[in-house]
Amino acid sequence: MEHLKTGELAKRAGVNVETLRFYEREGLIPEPPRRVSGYREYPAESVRLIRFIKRAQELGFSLREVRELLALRVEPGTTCADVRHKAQEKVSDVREKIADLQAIERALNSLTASCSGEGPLTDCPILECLNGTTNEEK
Amino acid sequence: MEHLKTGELAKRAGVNVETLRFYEREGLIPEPPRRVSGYREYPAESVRLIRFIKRAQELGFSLREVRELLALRVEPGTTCADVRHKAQEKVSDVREKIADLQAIERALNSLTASCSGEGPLTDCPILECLNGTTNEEK
DNA sequence: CTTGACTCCGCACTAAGGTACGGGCCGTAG
DNA sequence: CTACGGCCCGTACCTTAGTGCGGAGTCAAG
Repeated sequence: MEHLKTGELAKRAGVNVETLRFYEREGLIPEPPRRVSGYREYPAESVRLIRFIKRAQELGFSLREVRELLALRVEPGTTCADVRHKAQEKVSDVREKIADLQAIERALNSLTASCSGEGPLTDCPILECLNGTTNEEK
Repeated sequence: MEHLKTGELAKRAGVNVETLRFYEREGLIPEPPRRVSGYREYPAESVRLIRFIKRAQELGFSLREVRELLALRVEPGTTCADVRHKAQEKVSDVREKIADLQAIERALNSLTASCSGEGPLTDCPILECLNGTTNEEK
């Protein structure tokens, strides 16, 4: 089978048919040739392309970034180092998110630690802290 | 000053006026009494309420979750342990996100490690890996 | 009394990443 | 040849957390 219809490509790549149309509109995948009837005829390697997109997404790249990644492949004179650079940028991105979440985790932990779980709601240290009762109270 | 107009409350709480209307629509803050003219008259403690919402958001609670938190405060028979429970749920939530991001970081790191940054694009191990060249190629 | 700032309301729009729908062709198995 | 599934298209809708806008009414200072 040399060319695929939308449904076939969608099934093989594990995405929704609408998603393919969406990616096409967003410029992530090229417009495929059409039959006279208007039916899209995707080359077999499109499966790869869609999976590439999905994998990149799993690695935390947004569709915008995926588009840039794909553009790199086509841009003449692009080097391996360019791609590497994008990946490294994404690493520091991810590290930042991790650090933010860790700060949140620490804050939540100290909150739950301050609360024995006993006593009525009115004395709950968590709500008090969220309310800012500790520092204000004009 | 016993009661605040929207603009005053917004300024004191550090949010946009529109955000107050939005929170009201979403049931996060109660509908305040109105003047004859229709102007809202917020009690002074509304500032606290808005700040509560903002702090909870900073701790990773979605507005939906904040609403639940606020509902707890009103629900009769709610205990401190209930609040504590919500906070702990959020902690495991956050931990899960951290773990996911760490997995992504590891994957990206092994990808960049595999790429010297030299050589032409066609041989880039990162793109190859994303493309799945390593396992398929039927 | 007028003017300018503030408030009211509903509605539209943003970003991201799709999903769903309805009407109308197409293509092929029976 | 006809029926049914697949495909076409544009468009609307979803979630989250708001922001923006325009027209009309209001408040307070000068």
